[in-house]
Amino acid sequence: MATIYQVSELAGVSLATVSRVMNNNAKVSDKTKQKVLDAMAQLGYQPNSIAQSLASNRSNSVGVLVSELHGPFFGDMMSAIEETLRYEGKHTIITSGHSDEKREKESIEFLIGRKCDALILHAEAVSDEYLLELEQRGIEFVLINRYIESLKNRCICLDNRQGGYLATQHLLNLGHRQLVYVSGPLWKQDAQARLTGHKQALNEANIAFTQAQLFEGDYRQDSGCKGLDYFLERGQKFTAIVCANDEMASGVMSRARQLGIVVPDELSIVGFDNIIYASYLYPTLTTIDYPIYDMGKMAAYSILKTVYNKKDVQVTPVFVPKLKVRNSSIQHT
Amino acid sequence: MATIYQVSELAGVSLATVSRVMNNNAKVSDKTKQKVLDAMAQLGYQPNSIAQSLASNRSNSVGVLVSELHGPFFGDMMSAIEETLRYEGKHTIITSGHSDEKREKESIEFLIGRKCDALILHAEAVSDEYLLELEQRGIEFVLINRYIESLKNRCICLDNRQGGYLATQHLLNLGHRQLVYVSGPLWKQDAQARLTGHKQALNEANIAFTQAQLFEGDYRQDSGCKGLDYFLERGQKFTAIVCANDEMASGVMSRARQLGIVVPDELSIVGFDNIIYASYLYPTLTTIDYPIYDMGKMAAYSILKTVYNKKDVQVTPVFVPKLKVRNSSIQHT
DNA sequence: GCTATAAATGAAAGCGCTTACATTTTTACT
DNA sequence: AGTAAAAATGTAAGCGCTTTCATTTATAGC
Repeated sequence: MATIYQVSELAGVSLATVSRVMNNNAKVSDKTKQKVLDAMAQLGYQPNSIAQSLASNRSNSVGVLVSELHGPFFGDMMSAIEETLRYEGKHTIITSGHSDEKREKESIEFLIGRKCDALILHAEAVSDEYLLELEQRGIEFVLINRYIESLKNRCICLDNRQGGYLATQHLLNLGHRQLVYVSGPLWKQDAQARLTGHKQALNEANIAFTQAQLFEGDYRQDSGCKGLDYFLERGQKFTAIVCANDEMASGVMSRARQLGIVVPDELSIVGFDNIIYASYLYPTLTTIDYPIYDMGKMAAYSILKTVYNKKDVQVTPVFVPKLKVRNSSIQHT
Repeated sequence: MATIYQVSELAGVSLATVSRVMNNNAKVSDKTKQKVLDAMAQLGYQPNSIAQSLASNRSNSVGVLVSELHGPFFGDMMSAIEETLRYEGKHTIITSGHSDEKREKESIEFLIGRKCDALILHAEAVSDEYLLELEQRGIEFVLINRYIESLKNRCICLDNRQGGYLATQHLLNLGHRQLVYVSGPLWKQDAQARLTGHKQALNEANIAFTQAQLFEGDYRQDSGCKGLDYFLERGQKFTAIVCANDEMASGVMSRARQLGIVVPDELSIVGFDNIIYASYLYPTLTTIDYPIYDMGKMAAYSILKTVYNKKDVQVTPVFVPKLKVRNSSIQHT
């Protein structure tokens, strides 16, 4: 692999000049520039970005932490970020934390060690203190789907509470009075907030919420199935079921079908996230739109603005959840 | 951020010794080792992996190229690879090529520039010659879902032709005689192979295949919808439809429902890939199992074996597609 | 206790770049 | 043409680590 040294030799200039034309951050006469470019082309020169990073303490790459590398939610988030950054010539390094504190930390430290210029974190398990410490250390980062008051200018958030509220309100408006709720893992901030919204809507309608109406799932399809079974086994009466995400909702739907329960006639279902599959399910799923793609984009923009000094971008950190009514929920008769 | 120099100073030893205990690749007396470890802990030392890479020409990271960062197929592939490698202390850097030659090349060169120890490529658009050239350059890599004869020991493949054959054979066995086919983009090797398998099965059953029975989609849901419309508009008669992947199959299914066509009673559908959603669709989708998760794992194992000298792994590069019969296909009466 | 050998440690030269500073060349003006 | 300032280029010192080779220290055998 050709190095900058060989280029400089072939072009008959110094290392510094070659470096200058590469980064084009200083004036080089057109003539020498051409000589250098020719030499590069001739040698098939590719700068060694590791060496560049070490020398410049800059990597032109931003690190991303997601919980999982699969699934529609994170898929869209990663796509949005990568597209936006690549368009500006920045690279994306992705790691996963599996919602586990140790692994999230490891991943973050790895990204820092890789000299990422900034991080975009979907950090669920790591403590607020750790994130504050990151700020102390001077690490540039942005948080997706996590709100910390003292870090609020770094948070790209959706109002999950409001989303939970909307979902439940929708069912109440349809006349449902007996609801059950399949939540996400309650140690997660978003799962808590969504549940809080649910309770709030119930409360405003003067409907009591008891522990018996709650099943704590894990955001995966299978726990939707389990949740439905759980309520059924216990003889819980309900005409509608609110799920804290679409994947669990699709699990509920699929299990209901196995059991001969007709959706939405006998059971209304509402999800959360509006993942791509929500509109391909049968019946199509009523859900809360989580604009994760746009939020990913926004996170990237925010980095471009603060770290890479791109001026002409507008950063709006607050996103509003919207109800998306489809066919899985109908009037209770 | 503490550097190795400060550690060596605090521990009262040389740089070399600190490096030795970090990599523990040379004997260091227990006493000094402890001094160094203490110093590291005290300073919260984290090695700068950029510097490590530059010095050692090794990065302990492997680069992955996928077509898209979203979607169930690539999600599973990335997860499998990352999990396997992380378990061995290796890191994963992921890039996407969007099935575009220029972007695939860019991504590959980026990964090489980042001094990845090896690459795992789902390269669709790049030429065979380019891949051969990579080998010439001494780049370590493995190909997923692409077969090149002279690189066969680097290919982790599924027999797509055989998969296409099985899908169609299944429908023929069910008595269907009028089939149509929604293919993937035909410039892609896998789309071609699947179609070839389809034709072969038809041929063995003495059924002619005409251009009118083919719609070229793009592997996305929406082109399933478009495909169904296409055949319908043209007045094509068919009792079953073979789709080159599950996403298009789910598009067909969803469009059929909109049009009041009952699946499977009036139309049998078979997909390909067996993505997670296939079993959550209604009706559940008959498909060909593509063990992408296992193939991802295998790709990672192969790298562990050849590049990181992990001995106790068995690499089986050939995977066999299997028919997964569910409810979207039934006997033709 | 003394030497021969092995084990542990240190010194220093890179890895391929960037960049502050020094030097040379060009340009503009009198 | 001669000078001062500006522009272009070169020199060389790092960035934080690994690794070869040299040196020192410990171990064992007599």
